Amino acid sequence: MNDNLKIIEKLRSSGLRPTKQRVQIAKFLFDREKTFHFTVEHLDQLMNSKKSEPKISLATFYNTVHAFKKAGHLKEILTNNNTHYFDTNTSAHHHFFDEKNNDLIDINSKEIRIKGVPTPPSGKRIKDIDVVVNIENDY
Amino acid sequence: MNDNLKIIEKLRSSGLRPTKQRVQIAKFLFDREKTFHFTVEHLDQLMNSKKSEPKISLATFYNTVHAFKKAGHLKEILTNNNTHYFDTNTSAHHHFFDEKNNDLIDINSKEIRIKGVPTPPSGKRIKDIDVVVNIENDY
DNA sequence: TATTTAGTTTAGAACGATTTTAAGCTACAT
DNA sequence: ATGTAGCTTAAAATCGTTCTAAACTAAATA
Repeated sequence: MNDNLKIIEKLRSSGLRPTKQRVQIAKFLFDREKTFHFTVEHLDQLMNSKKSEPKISLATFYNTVHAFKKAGHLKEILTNNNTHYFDTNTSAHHHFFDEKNNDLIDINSKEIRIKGVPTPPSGKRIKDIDVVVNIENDY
Repeated sequence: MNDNLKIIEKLRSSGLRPTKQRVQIAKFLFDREKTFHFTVEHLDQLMNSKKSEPKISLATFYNTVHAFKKAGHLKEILTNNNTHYFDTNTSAHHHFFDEKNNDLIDINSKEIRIKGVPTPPSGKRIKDIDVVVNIENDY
């Protein structure tokens, strides 16, 4: 239960009260080796399947995931299957997306370089760049 | 009314019956100089505001836009404001997206080059690559 | 040209994902 | 300890989109 201290600090330092639900969700999301891709509904199913603990409501998953995203702890990825994925890897990086299997795969940012982006319209500047490499079955 | 022949041929050659509604929508979408970015709801509002003609139902706009997309006459673009845009420019190209104004701007494909895309997982190949350059106000 | 039929359009119902509501709860500053 | 702003919740509401099934129409066939 001492792992909680780090997570509580992480939450507090991003202006989020470390409530029981947020701590549980943060532990579930961030206490892992590999980066994790998920949808809100997926997260709800995963966390609420262990029926031991009292369930966290779906609305709380929505609230929390968005709060974590706003705080910079999650990155949102849009793919052309109309699903909103979240990614625990918040560093600048891009994705393969396999629509057949609804599978998102991180691409290490250093590998991809985007050249020749024109200057944005005046008064505007580039905020970030999203690249999704759609893949399909080779046949 | 002879412009219709080209459009009718375009529809027919993509396996779509040239119904009154499809011809009207196709003329509206494809008879223009510049490429056009729109959402289905936006299209419905634009075309149904001229109350002269009998209205085309929203379901038909959804059906038709998806049929046109499947036939390769429209390209779908996903942006991080949760809106599904369609683009009459179907050639490979990318976009600036200004979330403040919900404004999509084509980037000529030749300008952007993406280097260093890793080989996809085995059995898969790259279908296409979507790049959205998010822009924000410079201050 | 009349008949057939498969594809299309439509209004409205249904749907799924997300957000809102408003009431109760809780972290934490006082 | 108390007050309060922020959080969580179940349920209702909302949004964009799809489905339904009945009426219509393009176009193949007789």
